[in-house]
Amino acid sequence: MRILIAENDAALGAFLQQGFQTERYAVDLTDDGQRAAALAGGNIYDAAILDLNLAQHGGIDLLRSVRAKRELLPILVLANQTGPQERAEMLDAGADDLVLKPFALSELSARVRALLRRGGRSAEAVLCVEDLELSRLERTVKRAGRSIELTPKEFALLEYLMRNSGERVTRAQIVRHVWNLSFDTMTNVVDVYINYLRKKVDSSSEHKLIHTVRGVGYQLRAHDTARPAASRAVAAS
Amino acid sequence: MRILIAENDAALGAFLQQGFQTERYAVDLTDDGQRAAALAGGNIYDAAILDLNLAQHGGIDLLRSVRAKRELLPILVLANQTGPQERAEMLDAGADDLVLKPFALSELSARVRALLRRGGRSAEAVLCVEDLELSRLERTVKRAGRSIELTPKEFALLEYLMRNSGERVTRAQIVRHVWNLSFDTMTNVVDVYINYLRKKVDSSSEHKLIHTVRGVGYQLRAHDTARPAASRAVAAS
DNA sequence: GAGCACTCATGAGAATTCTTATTGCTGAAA
DNA sequence: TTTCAGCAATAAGAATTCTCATGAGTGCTC
Repeated sequence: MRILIAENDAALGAFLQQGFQTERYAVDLTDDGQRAAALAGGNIYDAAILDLNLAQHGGIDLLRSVRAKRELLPILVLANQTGPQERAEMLDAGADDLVLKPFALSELSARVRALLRRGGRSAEAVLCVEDLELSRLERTVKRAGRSIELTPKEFALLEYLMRNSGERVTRAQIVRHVWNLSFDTMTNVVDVYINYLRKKVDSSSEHKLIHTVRGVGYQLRAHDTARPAASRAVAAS
Repeated sequence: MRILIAENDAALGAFLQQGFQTERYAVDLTDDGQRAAALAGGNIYDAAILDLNLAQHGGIDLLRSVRAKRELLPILVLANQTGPQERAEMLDAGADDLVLKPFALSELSARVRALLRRGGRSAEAVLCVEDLELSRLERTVKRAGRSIELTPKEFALLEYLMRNSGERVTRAQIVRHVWNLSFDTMTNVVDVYINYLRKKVDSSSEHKLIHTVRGVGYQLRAHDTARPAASRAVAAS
């Protein structure tokens, strides 16, 4: 796997290069937008990480010109804190994912893996289940149009549930993906966070989306499609 | 790079295998101690990760028999929360590093990398600078024999400073290694944590170990060996 | 149906991390 | 020497995460 990194800050660039090399990627690093676009055209990369804040030929133009050369190349953009319309602009210009600074290397690397796995255009930037909407890029959540404030952990948990909506997920799976832990925590952290989410996401609405699957774990599901299960279903308050 | 993983819990085993495979390691997985020892003897591994809690031939005997076959193989042990004497026993039996459950995959992977880099016996299990002592395995810190309680972040920061004692480290370096962030946080978290550490580590002692390097960052150094620098040095209270 | 064991929900609070604002110090220029 | 700007130290408090204990619900057995 060969990836292209365009990064202006030399220290950060070296940091990224080293980080990805330890994960056994071949990494090419440049701090020049022209060169980045030229390299990308060479057709040898499996993905590109572009910091749009370059001295030479940076910004959204860089993104556009790289995208123009390789229609299907997975592109991940690094950006500073930006407004919603800027983010939208980047997606329009062809970014597949967006990571805001400051970021953890492990997160960036996970995002790159995800991009490589599904190869290109994400289409998963916004997750929807019924009237619940989660935008990973803008880091916002809305229920029936009303926006909801979530803490980082809550957000990660909801994202995981939505990404697996309709599926039952065990506490162990949740701990692994959301907490990045290898093991069941002897405590009930997961339950507690589910409780937090329910208060913020489900309490205001008739349709409960977060369901408990007794003896197994939890499930986020629209209406009562899958598994009507027992008789009481939605009924009862 | 080929690593051997001995793990009883099938789900955890698969999780580890997948995790390390995404980092491009060749991974062999077994849940049988006999087999693990036999495989290790085969001389093809660069490192081993052993969960001592196996059904077949597990425990400290497994560790001993793997170590007997390969004197220099880097071995990392996974264990449940244990008492200090058990940990010491594991080190005696030949473990190079010890990771307690539950752990983050990223941490385990970082530890494996570190082991591979320095190839085998750690010797870095305990860090010492003057009368300050930090034991990574027991996760304890002592100053002049008196033990000090640190939070996880404080511990990680002190470990980083001690590992680079005598060197000046910038805030950016600290943020990268201790926070695993790619970027300067616009805030002064580092300063704040240095302050916490000073209170816990330096306040009770005459010899200050944590020094500020103005315009650069910080430095942990014994007495006043390196860089006597300005005239006021230690003087003044 | 009553009792029981088990699982999950919830409340409360502690520990930790992080942010912000203010104060203090240092070194350089006037 | 005085003044000033920039950097660092500190205090205070807010936000988040996590733990623990208790209470409620569920399904099983008798």
